[in-house]
Amino acid sequence: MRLSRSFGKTLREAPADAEMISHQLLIRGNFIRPAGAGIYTFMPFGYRVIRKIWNILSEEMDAIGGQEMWMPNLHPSALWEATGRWNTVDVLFKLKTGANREYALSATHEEIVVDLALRETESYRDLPRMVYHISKKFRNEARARGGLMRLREFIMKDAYTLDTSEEALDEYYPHMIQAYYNIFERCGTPARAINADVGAMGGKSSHEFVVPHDQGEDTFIACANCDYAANVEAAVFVREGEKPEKLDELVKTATPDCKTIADVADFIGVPTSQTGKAVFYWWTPAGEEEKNGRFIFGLVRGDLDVNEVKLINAIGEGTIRPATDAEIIAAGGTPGYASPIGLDVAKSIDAPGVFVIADTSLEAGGNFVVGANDDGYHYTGANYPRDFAISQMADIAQADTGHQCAQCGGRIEARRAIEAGHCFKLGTRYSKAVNATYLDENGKPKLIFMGSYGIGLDRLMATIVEKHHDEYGIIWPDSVAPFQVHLMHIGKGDDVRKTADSLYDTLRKEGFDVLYDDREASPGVKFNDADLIGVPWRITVGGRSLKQGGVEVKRRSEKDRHLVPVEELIAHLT
RNA sequence: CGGGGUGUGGCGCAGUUUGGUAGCGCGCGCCGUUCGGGACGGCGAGGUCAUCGGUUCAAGUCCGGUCACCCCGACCA
Repeated sequence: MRLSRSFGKTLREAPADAEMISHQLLIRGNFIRPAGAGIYTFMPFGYRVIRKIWNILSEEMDAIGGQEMWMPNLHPSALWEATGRWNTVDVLFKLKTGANREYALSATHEEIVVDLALRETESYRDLPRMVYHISKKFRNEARARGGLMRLREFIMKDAYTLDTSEEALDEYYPHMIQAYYNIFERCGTPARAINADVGAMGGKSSHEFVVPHDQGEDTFIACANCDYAANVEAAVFVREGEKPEKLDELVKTATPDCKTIADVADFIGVPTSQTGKAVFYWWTPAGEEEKNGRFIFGLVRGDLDVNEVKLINAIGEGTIRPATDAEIIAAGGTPGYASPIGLDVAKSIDAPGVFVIADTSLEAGGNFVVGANDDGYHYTGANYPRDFAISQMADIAQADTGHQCAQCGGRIEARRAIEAGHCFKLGTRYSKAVNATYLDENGKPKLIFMGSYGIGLDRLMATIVEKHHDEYGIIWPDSVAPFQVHLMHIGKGDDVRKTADSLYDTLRKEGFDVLYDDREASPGVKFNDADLIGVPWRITVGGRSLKQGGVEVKRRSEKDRHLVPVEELIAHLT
């Protein structure tokens, strides 16, 4: 590629609204251009990187028996209605055409795959299978952000497994995990697999691949001592603390103007871990309207916070939002001083009364200070189960830095990360919905076990830039670089130009991807563009080096420059 | 969806407070000089000031609506 003829130009300054480094450098380097919020064009350089990543993904998927295919992006509504997701996946872009034909733009492809599985799989002889494709996904994200980090239209590699049983799925799964490790390693963004929440994908369990990064959207927990790691939405930890030897008497105490846990603990003179924190939500079961939901009273030890995803998982499928003061009062609570003591506590989620869900931390401590359901008053010496009942005990508290690892007893810490990939054991979540079965050895129909495995190519490209850049620009790893060689001539002289021109031809004949800066620009401009674009090898043809008998060769990732005789150049690059 | 911010040549910005001929830097075109880390001089092209409406003799500037984009949060396959 001759730079003088390339479409688009590098920019000296990034648009002011680009905040992440990858966003700035990819725009400045002429890799991407915005078309709207969360919508980008991949310019020729950017598309080359995408193709490199694409090839790595294909190779790794093929290596574990994957079959690449290409699925549609326009999905008839019936397919999504069949799995029950037409109305529950709120980021779905929907289109209506004609009288009542409706479509969804592909947000993901479980619906297509399970429909295919239903049609193409007849007996156990047709299993297992692994198929994948790399294509566009459309999700109406409430808020696109960070350049390529969170998009409304993006490119995803998604693979799907079809197995005869949970055991068969479990057996294959590690191969996929290993392929993912290989992919991220090859792309220069080593990632680690952590336990994660399955979210709206449903299914049994999932692993997220995360690349630690301060501006990542994910928070995960990692043990400093052992290999335990999990998304904060799934992370378990030890509730340190003991029930007291002697239970204090329950005493109602005036606590004026103590609206927060810190206020109360300070006023009474106890650590926050000796208080109980009450939080209130309105829960709406999946597929129901909000009015059919119910009030949820959450209770955790005062030094901990509720993790809402864990809370939802403990209650059942559905959504929650913070309860209003009116709802708290209607449930018999006093906002700011609410208490489980004296409430008519529901026996279960279907039973009348107030549903109180308590974190297991309430059993790691006692003589708690809790609200008294009376404005300006708390109880001291509150103990479970002596003084109050609950509906359900569950793990609903958020793990955080300093907590104790459940696996080894060491200390865990919370870190930010970019979610680079996600593997789901879906089980029969989708096959059951459409009755996708196969006949087993005995001729009996059985449900197909599915898995789905995704990697966003655009996000991965941005992540690579986040991890591989310096103050001057991108430093592409060889594996995904848009070109292998950035050739340029600088200074005056016919011999300089001629040498560069012939090198361009020679290198291409030898099979190299070459970006040739053949512009009549000043050296500074050319060097700066080379640093910005970030091609791994830079070859400079100049009068000075020619006089010394060669051309200058430099790795983008290294400081040193080498004078290499023209005839030895190919050998030097390989 | 809640909070905050910004919309002025391709990019970065000033001008809005106090209404009165739309400016600067970069980039772009032509000519000349220059040529190993974003060179210099000269000439030049390019803007219904996001949009719609209102106030006014007069609106980039004041008032109202709308839209777009960015950041924080909520949500997130």
